[in-house]
Amino acid sequence: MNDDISKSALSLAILGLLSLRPLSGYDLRKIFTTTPMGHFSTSPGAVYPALRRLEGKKLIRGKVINKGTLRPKQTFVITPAGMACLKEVLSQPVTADEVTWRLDGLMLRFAFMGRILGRRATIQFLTELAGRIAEHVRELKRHLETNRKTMPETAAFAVEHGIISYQATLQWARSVVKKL
Amino acid sequence: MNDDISKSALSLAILGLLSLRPLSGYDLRKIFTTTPMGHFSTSPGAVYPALRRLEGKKLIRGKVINKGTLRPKQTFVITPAGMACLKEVLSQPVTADEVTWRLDGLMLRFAFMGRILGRRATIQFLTELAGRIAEHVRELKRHLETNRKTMPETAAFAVEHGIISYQATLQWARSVVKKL
DNA sequence: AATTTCATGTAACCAGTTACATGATTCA
DNA sequence: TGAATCATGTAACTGGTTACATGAAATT
Repeated sequence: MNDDISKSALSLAILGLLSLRPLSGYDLRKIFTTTPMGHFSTSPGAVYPALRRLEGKKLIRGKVINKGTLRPKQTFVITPAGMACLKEVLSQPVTADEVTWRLDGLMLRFAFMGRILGRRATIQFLTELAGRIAEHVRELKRHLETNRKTMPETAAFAVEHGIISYQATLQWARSVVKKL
Repeated sequence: MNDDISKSALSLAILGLLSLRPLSGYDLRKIFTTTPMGHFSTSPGAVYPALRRLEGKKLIRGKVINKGTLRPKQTFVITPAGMACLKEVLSQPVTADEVTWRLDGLMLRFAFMGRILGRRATIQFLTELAGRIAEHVRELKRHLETNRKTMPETAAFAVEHGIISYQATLQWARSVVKKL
């Protein structure tokens, strides 16, 4: 049921935004182009088909407002099924895999989490995330130690960047837990 | 000439790795699965076609070693044209766009840079990068200030994550410049 | 009147994912 | 002998990119 959404960041972003308020395809594209809330496709060739897919799965519903007037506008609202699906996706545990390859996807989930899952679950998510990151940092350090000599200097620096970057995220996660 | 490579992180990763030493498709996949040096496709359905494409453009050349034996193995070596192409891609300036949406691509370029462009160009790259990041951080802060009230609390925290994460990268870039 | 912005789309293309297929070799 | 690993691939599908198209409304 949530297959597509958990795979495509774009679908999740759209569903998440629609959970806040109804929006048109144009509105969504504008958000993706003008806010940091997107790595997400700004192109109509991605957004409109994504809306169609979500609509096809009954996770969102299109509503033509100003019908009959010269400028009708199609806005989309999230359906109860869509809300349930979103909830389910946001509730997935944090996997080591996601920490390694799709941290931005985790951040996207986090961004929509507060309103939908509540404080407890959000804290739980961050705690899980922190644990996974700490693990990942250890792995990166181990990798660097054992391979430093065999790799180009700049490659080693790039790995170091990974380490400090994850450490910053770890600190962030802990500080947000405290604030919540 | 460098169109495809500058677009596809996978192609760049492959070309970069082959600039260090000859490798087979299997070797490449192993690197992508076992080292942090990949967000990059581990699937044969991506790696082998990518090798074909690079070969088609004469940027790499396949060499069958152990020919005639029961287990021939195909390794790929980078061609002079491939080396030139790689050099060109690595020499591209750092754009604001890349800092915003494709930081990992920039790190990939950096990882291969030392050996190929030399110390001066690498420092130049990092300096440029630092400037762009500082700019981007300012933008994020501005965005957060003006929109904090209209966005969910966790979304604001997510933006804060972006800020601290870029700041960490900025510090990293500066520290690496000093080390070089 | 001309330009920009609002608003929605399509079509061709391309790259990556998933899943499947094949067969040799090495190791337990 | 059977399992794991080495090694290379293909085919179907999917989703995103680029580029193009259309036309109304608002702005200058």
